[in-house]
Amino acid sequence: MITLKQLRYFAAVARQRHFGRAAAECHVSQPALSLQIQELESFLGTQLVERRRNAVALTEAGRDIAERAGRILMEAQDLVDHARHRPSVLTGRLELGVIPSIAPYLLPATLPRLQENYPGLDIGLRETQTATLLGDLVDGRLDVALLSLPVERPGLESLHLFDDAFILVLPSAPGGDEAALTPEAVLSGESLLLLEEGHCLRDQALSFCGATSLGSRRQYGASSLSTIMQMVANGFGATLLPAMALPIELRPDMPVRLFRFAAPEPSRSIGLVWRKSSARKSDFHALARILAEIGNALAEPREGSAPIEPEALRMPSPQRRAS
Amino acid sequence: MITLKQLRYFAAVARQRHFGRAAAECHVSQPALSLQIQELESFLGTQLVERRRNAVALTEAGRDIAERAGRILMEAQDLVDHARHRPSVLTGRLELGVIPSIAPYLLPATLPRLQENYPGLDIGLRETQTATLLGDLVDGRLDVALLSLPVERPGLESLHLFDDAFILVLPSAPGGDEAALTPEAVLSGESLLLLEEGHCLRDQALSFCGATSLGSRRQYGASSLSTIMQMVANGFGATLLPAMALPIELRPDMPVRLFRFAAPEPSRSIGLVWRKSSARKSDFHALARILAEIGNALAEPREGSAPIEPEALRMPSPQRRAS
DNA sequence: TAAAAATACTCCATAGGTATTTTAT
DNA sequence: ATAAAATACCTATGGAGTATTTTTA
Repeated sequence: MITLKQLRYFAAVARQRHFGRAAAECHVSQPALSLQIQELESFLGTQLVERRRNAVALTEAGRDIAERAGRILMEAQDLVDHARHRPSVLTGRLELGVIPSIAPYLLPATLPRLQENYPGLDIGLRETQTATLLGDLVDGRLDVALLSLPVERPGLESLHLFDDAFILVLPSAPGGDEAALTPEAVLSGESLLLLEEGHCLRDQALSFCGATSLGSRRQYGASSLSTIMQMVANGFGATLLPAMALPIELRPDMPVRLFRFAAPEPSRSIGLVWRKSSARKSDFHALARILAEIGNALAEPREGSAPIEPEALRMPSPQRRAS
Repeated sequence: MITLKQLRYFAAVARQRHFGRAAAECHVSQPALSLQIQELESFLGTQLVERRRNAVALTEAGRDIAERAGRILMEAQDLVDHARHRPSVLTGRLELGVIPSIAPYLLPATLPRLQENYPGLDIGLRETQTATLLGDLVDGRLDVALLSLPVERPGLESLHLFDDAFILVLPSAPGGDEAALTPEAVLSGESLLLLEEGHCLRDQALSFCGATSLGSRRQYGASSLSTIMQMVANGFGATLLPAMALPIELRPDMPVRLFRFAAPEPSRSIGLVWRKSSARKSDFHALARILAEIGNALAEPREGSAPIEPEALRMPSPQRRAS
């Protein structure tokens, strides 16, 4: 079979019309080049150059082949150039999966930042529950997923970004009557409003409360935290809200009381997950940097960053099992 | 630098999505292929494939490179195919030079035959005197020349095609008075009508006659045999006409007498000349076959093939020096 | 444990170098 | 005689093979 080297040498001969000069151009000795040309001619079964006294002339076949060789060599060079100058970090299509209890709170601030910092990035978004995301990940339909850790699944590896504390949200009874729904009552599992089955947030909340049977609370399964917050505000029960959701879900004048737990504060761990075999780990770390920065600002609000500063809950935190 | 082999192996991996199968497709061992892929990746500075449990997936760069590699490999295959299936004999452009005392007699029958037998042949014609033809030949402006041999010039080689006898043409004096211009008188150099300077035919005729000085005969130098024949027919003198010109130059009822010489008959040798270094010798031999066939038919006319059968000249032939 | 790719190593083909010969003018 | 390409011959690189290890699910 022919080789690119033969084509390179022959192209040089076609340019120089002289074996010696062509060899010099290729930085090899004249016999080395001569031999490759002979081999090319022999393989092609055609004489390509006419050896004359002071120069070589291309045969008709030689002209044709030289032209084709030039094209091929140019395309090979293009291939190398494109491979080498391919911008290495966060460019091209990136399929990103996000769970529903993160997407609406983290992405609005993240996506513009990504577009700004990585104009070559083309993000494909998929918002669905953890189990689906992980399946898509191992099957290659997703490149990376943003969800709540831990994730233990063969072939995947994850990176912790930040912790997102759970805030206890109670309805504020009219007239200051707070006896009806105390933090203690909520944490025993009564009147806790949760997302529907399949959301990791639901499982995490139940774990905090040490509840084992769901019983009558199944009826409260909602499909979004917005709905749950509306229900809390209307006195249907309490909920555990991720801190990152507060700035968006806590509407002005919403009649609720917020409680942070005493340390060790219960929280969920937000992280990125990808295939161990992925070739884009540097991309994911660049993405992680931005997500962590934005996430930290959202999840651990300082003075003035949250509309209402929650009271501290006096009782001990439940065992932390969701981080 | 990258090699076609690397591209071939990588293209196989892209097709098979499996190193082992790709190696089998390439008829090499898996480590051999693995190594070439690694080398390609290393040279390109990019990971091309994502090694997974049961298959390999192309990275974004890998998809791009695989596509380019496929194109390059296809073009390389095209190059080989074109070189190998290039019709080997008498195709493409052929620059042919012919001297003026051959062209009008041999080409009218030859060119149609060539077009018929070699439809892929594209002939470029140049009609000029021997010296010019040979210069163009060594400079590469001509591929082959049809002329009168011998040609002794470094770098050129020639092939004899056929002999073209010289016919003595005398005016037929009105009333059968043939004394005025006898063959003997003509051959002593008197009243011989010749082509102008530079035509080999002129020199050959003079050689036959043993003439050394041109003297007053210079005034008769003509630029075509047609002109000379008209002059002979009008009694201005005699000439030596190549036999191949007879069918065309001897118009009906032309008042001339024809004499063939006794053996050894004087003649010119018609042949092909080309560069020793030319790569198209098989072409030239194919061309020679056709030219010799047509030339023999023209130059050695049998019964009925010439309008007038020439008489035999009784006197001995002059020394043959032009063949 | 099993499947797949990577590594270790050995060997041989081949590309390349230097010196020399051949060829053509 | 000279210039250029071809050939001879040697060396060293590299590509390929087998056997083995590593990796990962």
